[in-house]
Amino acid sequence: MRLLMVEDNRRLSHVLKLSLTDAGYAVDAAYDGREALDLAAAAPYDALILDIMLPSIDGLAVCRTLRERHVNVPVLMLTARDTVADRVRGLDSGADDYLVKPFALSELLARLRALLRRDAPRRAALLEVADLRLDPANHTVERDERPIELTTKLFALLEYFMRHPNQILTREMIESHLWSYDYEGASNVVDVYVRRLRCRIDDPFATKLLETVRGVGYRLRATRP
Amino acid sequence: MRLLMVEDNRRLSHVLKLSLTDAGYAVDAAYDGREALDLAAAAPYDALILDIMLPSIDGLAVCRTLRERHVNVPVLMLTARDTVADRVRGLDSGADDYLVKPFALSELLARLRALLRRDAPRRAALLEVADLRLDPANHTVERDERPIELTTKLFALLEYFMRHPNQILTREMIESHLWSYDYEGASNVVDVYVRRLRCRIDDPFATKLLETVRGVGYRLRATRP
DNA sequence: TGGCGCGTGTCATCCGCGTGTCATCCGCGT
DNA sequence: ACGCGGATGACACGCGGATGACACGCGCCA
Repeated sequence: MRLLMVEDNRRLSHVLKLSLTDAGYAVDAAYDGREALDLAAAAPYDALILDIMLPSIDGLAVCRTLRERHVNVPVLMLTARDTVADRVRGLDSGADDYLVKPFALSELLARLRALLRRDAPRRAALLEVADLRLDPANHTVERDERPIELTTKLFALLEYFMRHPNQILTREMIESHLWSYDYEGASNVVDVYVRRLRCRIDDPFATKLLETVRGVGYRLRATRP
Repeated sequence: MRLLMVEDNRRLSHVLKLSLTDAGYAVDAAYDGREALDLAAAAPYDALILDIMLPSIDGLAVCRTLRERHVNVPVLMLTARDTVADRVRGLDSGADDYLVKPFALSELLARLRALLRRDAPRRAALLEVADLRLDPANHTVERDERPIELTTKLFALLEYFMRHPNQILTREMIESHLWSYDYEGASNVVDVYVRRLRCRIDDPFATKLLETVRGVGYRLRATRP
């Protein structure tokens, strides 16, 4: 789940980002309204956390502008003020929920979950290849109904494979997709990670999905020949 | 090779165009996202060089839109920013590579070459001869709907035959095409590999496609005479 | 602050398959 | 029937990939 958090207080922003990341979200931080608009336009976020008091363009305006552009990502407003009028303005501007500072982190998380849950059916992001299922949102993987634990890197690797089933991915492609760009000389990181991935998704099962194409790369098979 | 370069900075655009033209590419320049989409839709380019920051529609959106329309021309993104999030966004939007400004021209050219090289097989058409099908991209071969496993060399050999159906290929031609060294004394590598290829694509089937032209070479028949 | 565990990446080693050579067999053409 | 070109099966070597161990860095907890 990708979140855009717009909060100009750096300390609060930092703390929140840590907590949200910890909760499994991919969090981008923006610090003023203009930045927020640019980011929100550029990338598809699953939700926005939007402070009202912001430099350049305030949160209400950001929200209105997004709605005018038919960007209907769920928006959770944060504000220090709490009068009826404030709430009305917030929600009228197009926000979906509204949270008053200071708030408990747990409440923020809960409201966020609610917001995302409501939005869930809109998005069909579950990846399925053969009897493998990967949910990028919940960061879960299972094969044949059995859950599989994966580290961040392994998860990313599997996701890459599952987004290109039956396609050969060369080491170079994988490396440039998951690792930094300036790969130099020979390293067998990819081999090692493929191996580790196999340990999790293939070794315990009869049919192997991840196959080696000697001299070329690797491939995730959707169907057995 | 036809390139579409989308960059709103006129000076940079001009310089780049000169250099790329100099490097042997046919370059069209666009200066904003809308123009880019229109041009990309109208003409088949071999690659796009796409700045992220653009007027009207930004590069990420351009890229996404193209992908949604199943235009899978290779895209090289240019950007002034460089965080992991930027990269992820760039690549998630469907870009194939990502270059951070300022960059060395030589690196741009190198990445471009890599992109075009990598993409070469992807866009190559599926080869079909008789009931044989060979997909250079996925490194797969099937005959009569039945998949066939081939090693690298055998694959290359079959591809060579399929690119020249009904044509006699002499041993010298095959040898100089698949083995770099020039035909020296006697070696029957070619014979051996043709044999191995037959094991896979002819032996299990009734009609034989790979035939020997005694004293001359071999030929892959598309149709029975 | 130091120890601990996990995730990540490197390295050295091991193993099997693909590759190319050779010896031999086969069969077509003369 | 003979000879040559090609077919075929066996074999050894080396590369590409698999594998296990290890070293580093970071967060966590005492």
